[in-house]
Amino acid sequence: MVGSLLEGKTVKVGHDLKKEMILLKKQGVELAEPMFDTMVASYLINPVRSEQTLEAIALEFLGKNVIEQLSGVRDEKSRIDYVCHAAEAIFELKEILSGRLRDEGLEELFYNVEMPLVRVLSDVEMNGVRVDRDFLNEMSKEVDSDLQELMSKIYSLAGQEFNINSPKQLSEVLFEKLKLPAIKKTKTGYSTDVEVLQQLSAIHELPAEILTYRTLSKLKSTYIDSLPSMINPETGRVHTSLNQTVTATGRLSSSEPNLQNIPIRTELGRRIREAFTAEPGNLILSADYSQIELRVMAHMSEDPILIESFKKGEDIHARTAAEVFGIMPGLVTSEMRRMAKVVNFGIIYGMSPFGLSKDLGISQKDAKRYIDSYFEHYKGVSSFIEKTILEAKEKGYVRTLLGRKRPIPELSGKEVALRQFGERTAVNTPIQGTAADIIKLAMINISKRLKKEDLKSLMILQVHDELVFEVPEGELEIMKLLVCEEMEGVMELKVPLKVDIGVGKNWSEAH
DNA sequence: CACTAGTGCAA
DNA sequence: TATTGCACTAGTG
Repeated sequence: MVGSLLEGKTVKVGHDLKKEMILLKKQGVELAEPMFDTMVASYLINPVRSEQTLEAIALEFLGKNVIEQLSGVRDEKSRIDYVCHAAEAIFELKEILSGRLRDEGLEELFYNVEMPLVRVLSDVEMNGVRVDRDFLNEMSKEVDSDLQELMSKIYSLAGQEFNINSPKQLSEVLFEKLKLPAIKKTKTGYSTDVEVLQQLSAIHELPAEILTYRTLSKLKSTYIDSLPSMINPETGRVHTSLNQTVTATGRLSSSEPNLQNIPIRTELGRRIREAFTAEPGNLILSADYSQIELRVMAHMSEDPILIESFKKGEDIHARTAAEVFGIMPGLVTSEMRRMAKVVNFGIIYGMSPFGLSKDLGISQKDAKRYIDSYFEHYKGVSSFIEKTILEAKEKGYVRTLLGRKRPIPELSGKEVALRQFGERTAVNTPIQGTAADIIKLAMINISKRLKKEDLKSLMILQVHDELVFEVPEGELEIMKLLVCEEMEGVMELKVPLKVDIGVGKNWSEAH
């Protein structure tokens, strides 16, 4: 099966191995232990990506030739054999690596969270998610006719035919032929990104049409047309890879296909989610943590207003608006709430007045006033940020609540921009990473309960603060309770963790 | 086929 | 001059 895929291409060992495993499982074969070991072993190389030294040790021990030889192994069986031998070799590293884990204070995180999670993720990947091929194919036709129409309109506005998908050709049309003002530069020429095109829309018809074209063509090529081709013929489902050792903060990443960036914001985007369906007799259950990063920040900063606000179950963005604008909560308009929401996110990312002003379309001066006002009211957050940066500079790293460690070498550099980047990283990582710790632990606990209570429900996706399940109708009520209980009760913070649950025939309805 | 640049989707 | 990702197309070698 795999052999034919390999001719003249780079082998993706993990991915092709997984196809084998899915097939074997379908056939009722117990998964060969060496295969599972391979996954564990590959994880042992690099349990936490920030631990660069672990990677260095593994590379030194195994040498680069492992990777090189793997890509040279064409035959399916010998490739699996080879990987298994590699796994053995990797296990010899265990002693060195466990010493490192101990020295870095990462043992608990590794053995209680990351290792148990390996099996959970493997299950989620194997379960896969059902995708409605016919539905997407139908949508593809519709979008295609819209695109055709847009295309001829664009050509006539431009006075010529060209490849709209080529930023290079597009910038020739916009900035040379039509002589529109160039607003922003890239490394290689003038930018044609959404921000530029929006501004140009005010003076010419063409840019707005391009924007619509871009949106449609993006959704069509990345999701509508590509997802059906990712459906595994053996299972009729899509099996993503949930990568455990990729991100710097401890989040998972998803690839082949990436199911963590399925659209939701636009109308058409939401329709794409309708293609993620449950088998007849089943339902999709989606459970997401409400404002988990702000709650984590409340916990870590111990800010009294944030804590009180979450304890009372207030609308957190509305409360921020009331604080920042200095008005009674009852007088907060939806526009003010929207701005406060942007401010709240900005705080977590370490946004500057410049960035905030750009995002809200206000002056930098006003943006600075909002930020100052925020820190004036949320003194705990302000001192948390200062303290975190200071400590990161002293130690050279930051940690999440469960001890996950990220070195921040940028902080000791001499370039100002780089150092500032390090400061934002120092603040953001403990927050984003703690949220990741929390949901990982919840996944493990839910998985245990599913097994213990012999439930047929399947965990099928994780999207950073959301877990998605496929649930037999008869298990719906018990699952709602179970998932909520495990996610909210996974650990005790200074503020409650809140989970919102939705149910539907598909992923869109479940939101 | 492998790689980079520009762009844009998600939390 | 906002955090973390993945992947598409065009273009080059």
